Amino acid sequence: MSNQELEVIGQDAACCAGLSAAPLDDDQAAELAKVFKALGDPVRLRLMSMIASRGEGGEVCVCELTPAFELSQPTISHHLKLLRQAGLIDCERRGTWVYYWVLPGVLDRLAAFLSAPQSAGASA
Amino acid sequence: MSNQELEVIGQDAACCAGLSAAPLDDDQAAELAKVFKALGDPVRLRLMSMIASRGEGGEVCVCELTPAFELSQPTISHHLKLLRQAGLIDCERRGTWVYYWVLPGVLDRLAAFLSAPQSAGASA
DNA sequence: AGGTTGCATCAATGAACGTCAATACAAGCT
DNA sequence: AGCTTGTATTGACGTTCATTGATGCAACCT
Repeated sequence: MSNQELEVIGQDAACCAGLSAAPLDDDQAAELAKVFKALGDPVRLRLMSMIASRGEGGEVCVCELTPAFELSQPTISHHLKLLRQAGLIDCERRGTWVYYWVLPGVLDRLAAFLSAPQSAGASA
Repeated sequence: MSNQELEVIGQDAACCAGLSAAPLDDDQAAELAKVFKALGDPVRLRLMSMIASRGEGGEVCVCELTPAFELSQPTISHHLKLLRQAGLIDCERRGTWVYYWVLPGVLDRLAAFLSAPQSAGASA
């Protein structure tokens, strides 16, 4: 259940020095844009927020997410899939229910990418 | 030239405590989503990066941006407009040329929103 | 005034997106 | 085996979006 994710904001490869450090090249921009696009929908942002509010290691059952929206269950499932494909969250089925959590570090890495120029020497 | 911008990540109102602090309500999510959606396109991300690379107070002429893409001039103009409407950048005409810059603090506020739970008392 | 350059707006088109009803799949229960 | 509940996938539909050529506007230069 944790396949087909992006590696842009990946653990190892820091992807790039930061938005303000130097102009992004085509590939970097394309990969990063997928992540921001995933966050560029009100429903997905709320889903992310609901999941992230559980903190590190926290999980949320889909059965808790769906009733928070006035949308059909397939629609919520679709948005969760997009967030997962963007490498922001992951999920696991336990019995009848499926639980989602925020991949550790993604939000921090995204934040770091946006803020300071973060010049060279980041791997140490 | 600085009208019709969003105030989500506004200077004063911190909008909300952060993505992970508490579940976003409908309005917060809708406003924030516009900003992320603006960044959710490869061309716009590169544009932002090119402009932000100039640093605080830095500017870029459109005539420097357009030739960096294999896109028509109206397309670039359109993307710049979207970034401006998202409250990320602003512009000014000086003579024949138009210069764009990143609105001060926006990226840092966006980053702060993404990362730590940032509980209350942020204005100091 | 006329011509030229830089940038924005308009109108049209094809692609991508959000949504849903219907359906399929997985797991527990009887 | 059947039924029921929770979740994902499929197919279709209307809307939004990215892109372009044509056009308009602003400023500089003879």
